[in-house]
Amino acid sequence: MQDERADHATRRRPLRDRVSFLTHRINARLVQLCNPVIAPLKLDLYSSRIIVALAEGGPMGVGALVELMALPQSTVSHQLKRLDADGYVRRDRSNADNRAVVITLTERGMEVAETCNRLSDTIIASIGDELSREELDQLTALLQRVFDSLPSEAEMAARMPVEDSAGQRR
Amino acid sequence: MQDERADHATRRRPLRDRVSFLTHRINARLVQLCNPVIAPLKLDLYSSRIIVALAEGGPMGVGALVELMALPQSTVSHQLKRLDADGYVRRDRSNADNRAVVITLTERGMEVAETCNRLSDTIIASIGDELSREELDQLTALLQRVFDSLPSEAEMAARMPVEDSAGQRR
DNA sequence: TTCAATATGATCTATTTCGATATACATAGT
DNA sequence: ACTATGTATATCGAAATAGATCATATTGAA
Repeated sequence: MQDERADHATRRRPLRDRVSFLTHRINARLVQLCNPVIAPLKLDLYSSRIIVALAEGGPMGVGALVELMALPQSTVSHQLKRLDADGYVRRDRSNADNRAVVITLTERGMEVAETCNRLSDTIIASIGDELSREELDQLTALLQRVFDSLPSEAEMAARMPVEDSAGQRR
Repeated sequence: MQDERADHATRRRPLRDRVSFLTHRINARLVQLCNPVIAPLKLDLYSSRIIVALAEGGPMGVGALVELMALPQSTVSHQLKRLDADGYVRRDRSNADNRAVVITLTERGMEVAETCNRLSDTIIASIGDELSREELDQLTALLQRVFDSLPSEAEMAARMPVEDSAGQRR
């Protein structure tokens, strides 16, 4: 009669100990740390990651970047427009499919990618002072599984019907 | 002569395997999943977490929330103003220190906190389908250590001098 | 007491975000 | 060919973010 709940339910954790909150906190801190550093290049964490992705994977379509970054399509589109205006990428219509746009790093973009990677290295080095190589690998694997486990938007809406102020289902 | 680098340096990981990127990705997906669900309540992930924090820890000052959320002070201030306008919190001058403001959940705020926690439960249940209890605990501990290992803004600026377009140190 | 230094939040403002919608092209069905 | 439907990206506009600044309160030193 002491614990009638199932499986994982070992009581609701305090906010500070929830994975979802911890990822938020780490991310928020990273924004505060990194954005000022790369602001002189007219970059932020979003755009710098897009640049790193392009440096790593070569030219790719907007859709691929949307999938990778897990951001709204309109946000990515804006970022790319700005990166284009600042001379870091080119945007060319694909000749295979004229709807699609292929994003390519410019020369300057590739240089900046190196700077962004050094920033990333700095952060990772800091983490590496605290975690062993094995722990880092473990963490990486766990985070990947967490990402993959997240429900789709459809599942989400089904599991969490919220009522508005008038008490109507939405 | 094959690996002259030190310690953790086992080559730069691809973006997808970096802890900092994974936390971004998880977070971005959570925003996309959760915000639509709580939008009818005029909440988002930030404000819902503030509410949960207040429900858990009782009334607290703005500074404490800034520290907890790791967000810019002005962002938190705006969120609280909105939460006040929407009737979820009260903001009272502390009588111990007249500069300080104490944030308290209203009755309605406490109700909504329950909804926010159920949303959180839904997410965690989803993760719990993939990770065992032990893995979850492990992950939580690792993430906490990651957060604590992040450099201060001063250390950051020192380690990452970036030059602007004119080649000047900043 | 006076005043400088510091602390706490609110506000101002430029920029960014993102849902909704539009555009532009592609493919399939008739 | 012509319309319908689908897919890829851009644009629009309302709202949110965050750096800079302001207003006020507290503390402490001379």
